Amino acid sequence: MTLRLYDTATREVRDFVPLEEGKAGVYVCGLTVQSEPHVGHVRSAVNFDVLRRWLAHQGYAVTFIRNVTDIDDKILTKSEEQGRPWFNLAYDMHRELDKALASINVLPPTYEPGATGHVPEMVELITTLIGRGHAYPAEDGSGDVYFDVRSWPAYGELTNQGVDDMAPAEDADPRGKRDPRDFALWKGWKKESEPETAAWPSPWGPGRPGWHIECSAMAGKYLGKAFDIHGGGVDLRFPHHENEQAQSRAAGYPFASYWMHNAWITTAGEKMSKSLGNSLLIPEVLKRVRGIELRFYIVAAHYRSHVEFSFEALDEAAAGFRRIENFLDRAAAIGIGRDEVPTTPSRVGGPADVPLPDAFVAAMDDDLGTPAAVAVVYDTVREGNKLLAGGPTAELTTAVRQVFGMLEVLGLDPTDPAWPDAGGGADIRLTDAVDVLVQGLLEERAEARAAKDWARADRIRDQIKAAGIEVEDTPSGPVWTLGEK
RNA sequence: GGUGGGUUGGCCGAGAGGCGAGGCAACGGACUGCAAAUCCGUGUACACGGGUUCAAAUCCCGUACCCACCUCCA
Repeated sequence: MTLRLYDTATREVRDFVPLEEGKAGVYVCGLTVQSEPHVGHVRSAVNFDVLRRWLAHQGYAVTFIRNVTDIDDKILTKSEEQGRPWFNLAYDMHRELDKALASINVLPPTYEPGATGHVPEMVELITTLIGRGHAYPAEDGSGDVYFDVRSWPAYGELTNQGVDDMAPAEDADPRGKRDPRDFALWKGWKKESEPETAAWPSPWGPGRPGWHIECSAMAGKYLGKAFDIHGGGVDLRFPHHENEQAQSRAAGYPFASYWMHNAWITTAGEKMSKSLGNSLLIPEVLKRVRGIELRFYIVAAHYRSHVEFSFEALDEAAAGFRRIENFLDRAAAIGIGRDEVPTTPSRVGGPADVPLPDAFVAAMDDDLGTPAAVAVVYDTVREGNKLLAGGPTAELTTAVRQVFGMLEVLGLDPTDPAWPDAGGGADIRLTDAVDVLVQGLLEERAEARAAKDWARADRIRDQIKAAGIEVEDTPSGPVWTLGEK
């Protein structure tokens, strides 16, 4: 069984064949750190996090690079509006992004390069392009450098477009361009309107990088001239990825073997950036559901499917995920918990200690079929729930191990300490304290029940419930859990 | 205008020629003092119109509606 991935460039599902056996190099376009991350931003990160975990689980040594764009027009515009330096805005938003990603258990990449730290690499690449006749400094003295689209016959190959069908670029004064479709590799510093801190020295005078060049330069630096997979949101297909590929290949680099693009999360039928609304920012969403539930909501849909976001659907997903957690909790209550189920030491994938169900593996190998994979998790949970009635058995242990193994691949293991709300030492002490108090009440209730004094038994249960704690009677005795938030 | 994608049951969301993915909700049953949880069961869903085929949600043709990208949006 081999991994198959949908390649945007060829518009078909293809076998994944790495350039180097046993290794996978992945580059994902991260965010432009210009505002707080919302649900849509985070989807891309989760989707590619699942890709990474699956590759690792299948035994690949994964080098995973996800960049941040920390200088661009919007950052400059917004920072000016907010009356603070652009680098402060970018840094603040970068930290917000880190926090948001941590809250949904997205692993930190192998490395996270930023554009501003890689100007020399970009200058070098631009110089190469000029030398090869694929780029030229603007003739209007603006200090801009453009990629010469007409000089690269393959231009448009990624998105299946002809140059003549495209609308001309508007991000620079067209007077300096040979063709209106040429795009900026380097942007000359505009003294009158841009801060001095937003300019770096170059052979063409002070300026800053064009958008696309950073990814070409950084992918080349950290993954090599050829690498396996390049990912990002669908909107980046054109122009960003088309331009990246054109630049890199025109410079003589083979670049990415596979292109993967995640679809949108929309609200009211439109992309989130259009519908705005603070309620979709990650901290707001996390007031309603836990991070793990938000992640489950994202993972339960295929990465190439549009998802129409709604809080109702989010609540449903959260309810569905608790069913999985309930199974794990009940198994733990009879002695089959996470500690008894050793899997990989790093929790970053790698082969599990128990073979995952064939159907799960097949689903994941089929272009990361997470919806089908989640269905297998539910099937296993249902079987496990049946087994649970028989007490601790080898079959039950296997089911628990498989569920943990599958959840880990999806980044959804509730016992993973990476979850910020998984509880540190203080939480555990608090839980122990509450346990003592609740156990006392449960003993009283047990006495009442033994005496068939149902009124008193229910009164005690209601009293506990008033504190936000649910009591369930199980074959092995009453179990208390914190109620839903 | 060019390019890419979508329309599935009360809801969410898979699938891509034949056997009803899965979840949420609902209803019935089992279990329970009652609940809860769990298990079992219950649905003639594939935008519309044609066609191909023994067989179409799935392939072909056409129509409608929706969305995205076309130079700094995940």
